[in-house]
Amino acid sequence: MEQKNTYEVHEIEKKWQKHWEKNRSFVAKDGDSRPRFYALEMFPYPSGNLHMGHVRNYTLGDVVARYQRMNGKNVLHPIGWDAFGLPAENAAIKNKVHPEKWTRQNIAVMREQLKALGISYDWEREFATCDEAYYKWNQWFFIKFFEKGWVYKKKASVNWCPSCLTVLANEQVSASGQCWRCDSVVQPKELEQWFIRITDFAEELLKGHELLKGKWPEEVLTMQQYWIGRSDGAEVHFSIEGRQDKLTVFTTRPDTLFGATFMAIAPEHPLAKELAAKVGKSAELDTLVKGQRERKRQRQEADEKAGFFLGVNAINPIHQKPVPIWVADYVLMDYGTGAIMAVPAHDQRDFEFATKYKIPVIEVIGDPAKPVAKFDKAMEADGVMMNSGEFNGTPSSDGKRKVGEWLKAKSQGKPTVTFKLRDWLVSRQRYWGTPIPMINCSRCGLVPVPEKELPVKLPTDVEFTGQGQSPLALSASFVNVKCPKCKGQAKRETDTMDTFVDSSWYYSRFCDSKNSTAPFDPVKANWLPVNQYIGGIEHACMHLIYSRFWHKAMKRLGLVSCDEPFDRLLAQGMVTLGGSAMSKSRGNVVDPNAIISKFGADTARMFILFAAPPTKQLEWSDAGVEGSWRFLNRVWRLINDTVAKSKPQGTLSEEQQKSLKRKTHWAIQKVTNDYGIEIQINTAIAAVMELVNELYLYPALGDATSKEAVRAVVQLLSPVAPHLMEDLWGILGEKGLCSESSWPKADPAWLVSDTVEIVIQINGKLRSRLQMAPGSSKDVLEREALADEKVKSFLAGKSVVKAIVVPDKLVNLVIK
RNA sequence: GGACUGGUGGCGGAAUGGCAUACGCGUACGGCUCAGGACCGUAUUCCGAAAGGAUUGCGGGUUCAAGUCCCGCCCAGUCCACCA
Repeated sequence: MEQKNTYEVHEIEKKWQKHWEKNRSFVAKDGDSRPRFYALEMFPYPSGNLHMGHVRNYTLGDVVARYQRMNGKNVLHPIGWDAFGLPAENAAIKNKVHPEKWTRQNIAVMREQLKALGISYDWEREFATCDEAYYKWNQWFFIKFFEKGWVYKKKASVNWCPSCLTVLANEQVSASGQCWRCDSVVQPKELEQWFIRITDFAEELLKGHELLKGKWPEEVLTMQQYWIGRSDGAEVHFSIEGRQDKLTVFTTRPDTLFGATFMAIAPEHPLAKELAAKVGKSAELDTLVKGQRERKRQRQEADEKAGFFLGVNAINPIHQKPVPIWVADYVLMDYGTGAIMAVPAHDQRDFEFATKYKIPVIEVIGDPAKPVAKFDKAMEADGVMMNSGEFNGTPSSDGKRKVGEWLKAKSQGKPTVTFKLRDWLVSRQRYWGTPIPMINCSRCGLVPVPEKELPVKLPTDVEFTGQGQSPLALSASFVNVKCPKCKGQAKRETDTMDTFVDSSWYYSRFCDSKNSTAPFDPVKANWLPVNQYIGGIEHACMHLIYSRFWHKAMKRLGLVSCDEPFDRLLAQGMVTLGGSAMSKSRGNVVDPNAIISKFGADTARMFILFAAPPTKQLEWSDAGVEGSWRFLNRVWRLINDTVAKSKPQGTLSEEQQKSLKRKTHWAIQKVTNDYGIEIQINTAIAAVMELVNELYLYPALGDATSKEAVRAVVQLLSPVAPHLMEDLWGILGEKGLCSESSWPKADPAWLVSDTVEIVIQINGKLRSRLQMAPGSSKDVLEREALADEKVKSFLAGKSVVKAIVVPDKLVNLVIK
């Protein structure tokens, strides 16, 4: 009979998956005395199928979870579904399937795929954000935020398709500004929208970075810092000739106030509209507004700046001289005050505008002894104030502060701080999301739905035509309600919430996912913060800022006690094929199912962990997958051979035993560090490979040293290839589950060796090596080095100028 | 235009300022085989017969010693993009 040389992968994987489930091996236990560990991966959008990016994400998280479990931690490793969103609604319009049906079907498929991968989830805590039991709490939070004044309503611009008569999400507008369905040119339209006052938390979000330094990738913190965009400067009030109101600007350079030669206001500024009408240039203004929006939407490179004089002067408070007010298309309405004082000498954008329209340039920062004759570009660096009256001679850095103080003293402005972060627009004119739990009453205004009436459920009598405003508005039974305050006829809010709301607090729901009286029990939330969070870098700004904000809001509400939701963050790299991200449109997708059915989950997991460091881009390679498959079989044969030779077949020499022992403990040490501290799974696997290679060198397996080594191999690989290792654990005759066994400990005695190799360098170049006892003194090392034959030959006719000796490492002889 | 990350053999990648190229893929050779694209082993950065020399995108610098630190440049990827 032919001996099999590959293992029965599918049989083994199924067997252990069933066993773990029956045994409830991965269920997190509340009220357990062991130290807690919360491992979390960003939950998936149920798009239909798992892709390789998911496999990488969830496998990485699983190694962390399984490793911590074997280290005696009570591990929470949950999974759920980020289930609301546009694709479900698009599918509904195209295929006449209800979004919920489409979503639930996808979840069912993907759940099975995750189970087939053997990810050690606590499935008992699973939920989808489209569950009424979950989105009820989105609504509850919304109302709490409303009561706190963190939620408000104001007009904002949306994408409007004039042919479909519907609001479009940004993703539904093509790069050239056309509707995804009818190709009509999309127009901006002003609608009442809901906002969350995240800007109130800007300072706190920035401050939180202190806690995250060293635990989050520097890259992500930098991106967030830029996104939040704190600028220190001053507000300056300019009076306007012939008017009572003032024009307030924000500047980071109050020290240049004397050099403001014109005011520039945003085309969308209310004053621009009024003044443009007076000078008969409303049409020109409209062109500026449209051009600006167009560029913003298409992320176009800024071309030549444009604008015009609005016919009125402002008065510079610092010297009372008139300054013309212009409208300019490079000024943004939604940053600062929507108006600037333009200082062409010291700001490049102002300079370009001034040059084009022949506006004077006055140098106010520089060297008074050597004034610039003619500017060919703005001088933006700091310097000394000049042409600035009483402030002449003041360095800019002091000037910024002093002018701010002067303005404050004269009530003409004050030092102030501005952020780039905007309030979060959370309303969507969509069906498949959480209904906003508010009621519009003509007498009482905006009234929250009473808590006992939550959740406001999504209506089911809605047709998905893709037309009209919000699909919810099509349900009469949904819209028409009684006002909770005055009991009069009122109308329900028909917008739904941005799906980023769902993902902003889901991690805390996992602490208590079945709670029906609160989003979660604050006591059970002692799992927080998430110890290790893992996900794609693409969420560096949006999701990771929103959830940090939400967490801080929950803290203010007394629901959580820690400051940050995620203690350590790992931003995993993309999975690519042919150098670019896998995508259907590129046709370079590798289906995880195909890999699993050919080689099994363990091979798929191992390859994806081994092929690249977790944070780097991973290039898919079929040959590499086979390499992982071969390695696992190599381990399988090794263990079977060891067991077959349960009676020692000869013995290892003392040297071999020592060497194997050292390799074993070195590998334990290396893997422990790589799983638990660095999360460098690729090098951990390489270390186990080295140990396996050494085991293959020795013919006589079955002795105690070999058994210890083999046992370590199985445990060290268990987080990576859990199914096979579980099976081999049994074959080794071990009791219980490998996934529940105690992580092996490296014995420090075996981490040092009898001799160390000392590298001998001459002028920094490697010339020889010595075997020495560890801890040999510098003198001994130097003497031995000089006595070395090879060294002598290099020394002939030269003299040693200097000798650098690094104990247990090297001797470097500098010769002349 | 700006910010960030990276650039190491034929390929994926290793390397607390101290032996560059661990581990894997591929390739070659040998063993085992009826056979093998299975398995076991050996070799494998480049030049050179060897001694030896060169080598971590390019150019400089610091250091006894640089892939690693500093300065300038080139290239690739990601994100942001008129933020006063």
